Amino acid sequence: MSNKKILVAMSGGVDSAVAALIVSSSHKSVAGITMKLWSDSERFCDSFDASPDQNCLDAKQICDRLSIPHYSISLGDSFRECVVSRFIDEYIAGRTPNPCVECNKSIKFGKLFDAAEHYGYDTLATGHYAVIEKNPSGSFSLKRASDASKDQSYFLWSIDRSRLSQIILPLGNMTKSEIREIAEQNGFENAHRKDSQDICFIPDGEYASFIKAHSGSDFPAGKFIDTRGNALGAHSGIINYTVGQRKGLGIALGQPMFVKEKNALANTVTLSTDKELYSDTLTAHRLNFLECASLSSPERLTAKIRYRHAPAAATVTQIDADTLSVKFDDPQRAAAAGQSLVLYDGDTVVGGGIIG
RNA sequence: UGGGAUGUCGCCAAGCGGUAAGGCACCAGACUUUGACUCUGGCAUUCGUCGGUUCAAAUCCGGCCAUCCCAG
Repeated sequence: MSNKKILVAMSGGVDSAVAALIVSSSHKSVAGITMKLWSDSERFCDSFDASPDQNCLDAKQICDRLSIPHYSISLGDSFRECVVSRFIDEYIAGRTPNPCVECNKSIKFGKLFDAAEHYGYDTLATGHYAVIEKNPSGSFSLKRASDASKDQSYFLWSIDRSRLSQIILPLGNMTKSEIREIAEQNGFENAHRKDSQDICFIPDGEYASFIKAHSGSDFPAGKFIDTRGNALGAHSGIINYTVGQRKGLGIALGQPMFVKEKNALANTVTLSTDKELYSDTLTAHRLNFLECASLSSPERLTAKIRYRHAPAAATVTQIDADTLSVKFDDPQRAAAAGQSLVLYDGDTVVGGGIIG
């Protein structure tokens, strides 16, 4: 039994519930905490908050079963500012944000972590499928989950390097079916709940409607153009499209067409064939490294440009403190501005940036 | 108003007497802790229209309608 004080971030779902179970079986001082992201204020409270939501209640039930305390924390202001507003602004600018990356950086491993420390917990555990390993040198590395199909290390590249030593990811070497089995054996109500998907703050997946409703902006129709600038038809507003998209264009040109580019200023959407979507170079900004402070010389690494992307071999060069240049061995399809570039050295996450 | 051409699914388009290909688009499902991609399935009892020939017509014949081009 370890004497560390551990706070487990619990969403109410099966993964974080099993994470709490595992941690509580090997550590003496463990508590669960559930974030409330649509609250008006920001505060730390116990589970008997005046208006607990279903996620809180589910997490509380698990904690009771494990005989550990449960807390909730309201982080609505931060969530709106760091995740939701940013998401909206990026789309308005014609980019394609990844809110989960932002949330991990600013909320889960940001504000939540700050609160954990403030209340005397030195370690935060979550139900992410990824591995944090201590190296012989004493440093810590973030690595891919052993179950490649569930690996979530992609979403974690932006967390603060100095905090790796204070994070526990108990599910990194387990499979989803093992998790469900454990949940069932322990009588967890949520053992068979369907995996979450879509953006958590847009449960119906209608992100364009969400942006319209929350930005108060109007997104007028404009032109679809080809790569030479010829008009092809009318689009229904620039936020309805994202780079690489095929479905929903509503325009029949004899062959499948895809969004190659969005120009927010001109309000145009450039369409091209699939072939024209490929490029072997890109640049990234807002860098963060987990294995080093910076890349001193060009490195041979693999890189992912979206969550479901097989890491591709590339030569990566850091141009300045805020800029990374990537040259892939083979052209990659539809790199979208705003998405995360994540660099891997084998199974280890070296760092990443936002594609620009 | 003469002369020519064409009318097959939302778009493009095979078919040329034997009982409606295909592509794009669209819809549904699968996949998925971001946006996408992808995959699977669905999608014209009907061929501008009316009538004729034929065992059988989108395919042949005639009238009408529509569109386009040329001429005036």
